[in-house]
Amino acid sequence: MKDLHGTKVTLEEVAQAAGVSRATASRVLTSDPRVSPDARRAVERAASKLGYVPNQAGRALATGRSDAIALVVFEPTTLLFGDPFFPRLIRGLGDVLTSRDMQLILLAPQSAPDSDRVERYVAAGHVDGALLVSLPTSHTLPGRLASRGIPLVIGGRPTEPDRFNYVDVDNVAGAAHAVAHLVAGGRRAIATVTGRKDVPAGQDRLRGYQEGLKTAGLPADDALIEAGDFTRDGGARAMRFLLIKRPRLDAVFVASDLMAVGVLQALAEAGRRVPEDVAVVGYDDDPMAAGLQPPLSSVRQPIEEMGREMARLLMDAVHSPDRPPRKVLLTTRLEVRFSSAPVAPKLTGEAL
Amino acid sequence: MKDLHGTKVTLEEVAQAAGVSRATASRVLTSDPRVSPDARRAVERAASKLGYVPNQAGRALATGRSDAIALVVFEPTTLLFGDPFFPRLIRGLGDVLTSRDMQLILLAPQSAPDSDRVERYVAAGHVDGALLVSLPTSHTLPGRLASRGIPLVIGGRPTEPDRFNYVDVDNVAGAAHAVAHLVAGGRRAIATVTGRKDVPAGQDRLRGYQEGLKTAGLPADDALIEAGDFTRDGGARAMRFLLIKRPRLDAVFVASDLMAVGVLQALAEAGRRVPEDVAVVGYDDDPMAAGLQPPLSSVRQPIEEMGREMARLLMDAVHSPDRPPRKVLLTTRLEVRFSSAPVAPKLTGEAL
DNA sequence: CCTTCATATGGGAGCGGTCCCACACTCTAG
DNA sequence: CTAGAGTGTGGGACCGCTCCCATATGAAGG
Repeated sequence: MKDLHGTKVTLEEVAQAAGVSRATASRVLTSDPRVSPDARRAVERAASKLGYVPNQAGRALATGRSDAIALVVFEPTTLLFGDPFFPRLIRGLGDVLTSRDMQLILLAPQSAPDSDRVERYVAAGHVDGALLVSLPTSHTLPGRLASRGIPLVIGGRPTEPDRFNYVDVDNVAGAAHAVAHLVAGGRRAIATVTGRKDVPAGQDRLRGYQEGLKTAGLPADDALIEAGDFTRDGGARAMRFLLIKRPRLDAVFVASDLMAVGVLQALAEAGRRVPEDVAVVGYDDDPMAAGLQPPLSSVRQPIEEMGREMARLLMDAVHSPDRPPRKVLLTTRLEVRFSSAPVAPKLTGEAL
Repeated sequence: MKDLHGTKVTLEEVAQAAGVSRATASRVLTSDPRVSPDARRAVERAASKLGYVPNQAGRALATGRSDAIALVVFEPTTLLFGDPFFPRLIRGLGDVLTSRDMQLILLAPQSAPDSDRVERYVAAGHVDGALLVSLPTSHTLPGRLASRGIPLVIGGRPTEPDRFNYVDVDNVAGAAHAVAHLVAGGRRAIATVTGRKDVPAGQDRLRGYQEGLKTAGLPADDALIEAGDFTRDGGARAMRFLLIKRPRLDAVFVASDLMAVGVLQALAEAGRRVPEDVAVVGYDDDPMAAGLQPPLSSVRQPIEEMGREMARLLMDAVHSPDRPPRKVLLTTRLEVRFSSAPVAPKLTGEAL
């Protein structure tokens, strides 16, 4: 009803209106128990009547905290917004943060100067800590922030795992599991479209692929490995190369579902049927995976859980800055769909 | 080289190290001209040696500004991240903001309490102003923020156009243009899949569709109008309804490209050829539009330009708070591709 | 009835900047 | 040689809040 056009209301005015001192008013607003019910009521009434909102700068200056954390994403804006990974991660973060009344601030440095800007932003005390995701290998930002004493949690395996808090999914096991599944389905010439090689997740999924082949006793063949870049078009391009180099491949493990879309498209163009001629397994279990033609088998990562763990770790780091770095490793689950159905049993087979 | 583990460096210390007063050091850091070259050099050396970063809270408290603005997006997180609109908008905003050393803070309220939280956040002085986009009709947030004297710019047409700064694209003209193009291609039974009716853009595109029909002298037919929700699946669903209600339609104007993907899918399922049987025109000119089968004609909005204009308007509003509200209207362009090719000329036609 | 203790409250010192104002000093002009 | 203007600098108030510390008040205990 009564709003006070533009005039910023201060705690002083609220205290005056409530007939108490600034200190008492402050206690009410910070939920300090040592206030009489009368005073509390009076302050609350005055605050809501005046439309009082505590000034962030004043509070931050006095407390040394900002009640906000940064999510720093090293990803071109277009990819950031294209990738379903982020909404899921943010949802997980939100689960933990909103309950503690913490703000999440998204920063997406696009260049080296941007990266410096992030450092200044964080060092200026805008936030109490930072979450770093899709960090390029051996980026210096974590080290620089750490040396300023900023609480940090990294998403994915950092270059120096012992120095930082981090949360990762077991990408190696996830990829190996996918390969084992393809082998179990009777596939023998299993190719892979990798992710970006400068991202640990990309490296680990490739390693898992290789380990999976080894476990199955299948030979390694570099011509069955083609680099992608986590984009749809990159996936299509890689698949076309693979088909030229190894026309007789019968399965592909793709390091992301987005790339798998491109892969399916390239296979369709080449007249290969999925899964009859070529089985495909993706990674991420994107919501669209089940809706593709054919429905795409995919390695599901517990991304929301990852967000929750990252937020928890950071909260701990903010509150006890001297605790040694911790790590959390989460496991994946393979969602089996039609794109990786087993090869039809040879009619010469034994059973049946 | 020398970093100072965790210790926050203050201006006082920099001044001391440079052998000047805090006031002089402050002048150097705020690029005040009234400093001797000697003092300037000394302060700059000291600051970089100590790794000094000005404390945001202190500065904000003293200046009353935060050098940040909020982009408030009323959109479920999943949509926000799926929609190519936002990276483009953000790029446009960035063009203007980075040159003025302003931070962009993304807020995506998902619920009514979230919306209150945004109000508090902005009112607390975290940001100097706010950009509001995809605001549901008659949402109260703009009014509430305005009554607190917060500089505001709205993306899209607000409910009370005279009260706020806003930037909009001429959705009516864009949609009418698309319809005119379909008419020129020989189509007569032109349907539409609308956007969300609670968003001005959705309303305006529908109105443009209706005006387009009227201009062409074609009858209005409510059965040719089906509501979508700006999602792919919503588009597919709407198209299926249209095909049941009006099997003989020969063109569809779809209020977004994402929905158009669903529309194309539904048409393919129904065995309709595009553009032979049904012409399709989308809206947004999503990067993927050209890559669809068939390549999709689409109304292109100058989204980056919209971002730039919004940022400029807000900067002006921040610096001169008493200026009356301004509006900027941007025009669209129709990208013609194969999905709306003209009907084959009847062989009984006159020419050739 | 006077201490002792718990509890509610106010005074006031910072937090780290900015910026107004006064001051010293140099330079020019009368 | 001195008044006046111009220039660089330091002192210190202030921004709005939190929180330590001292004080007032009332209840409990000897």
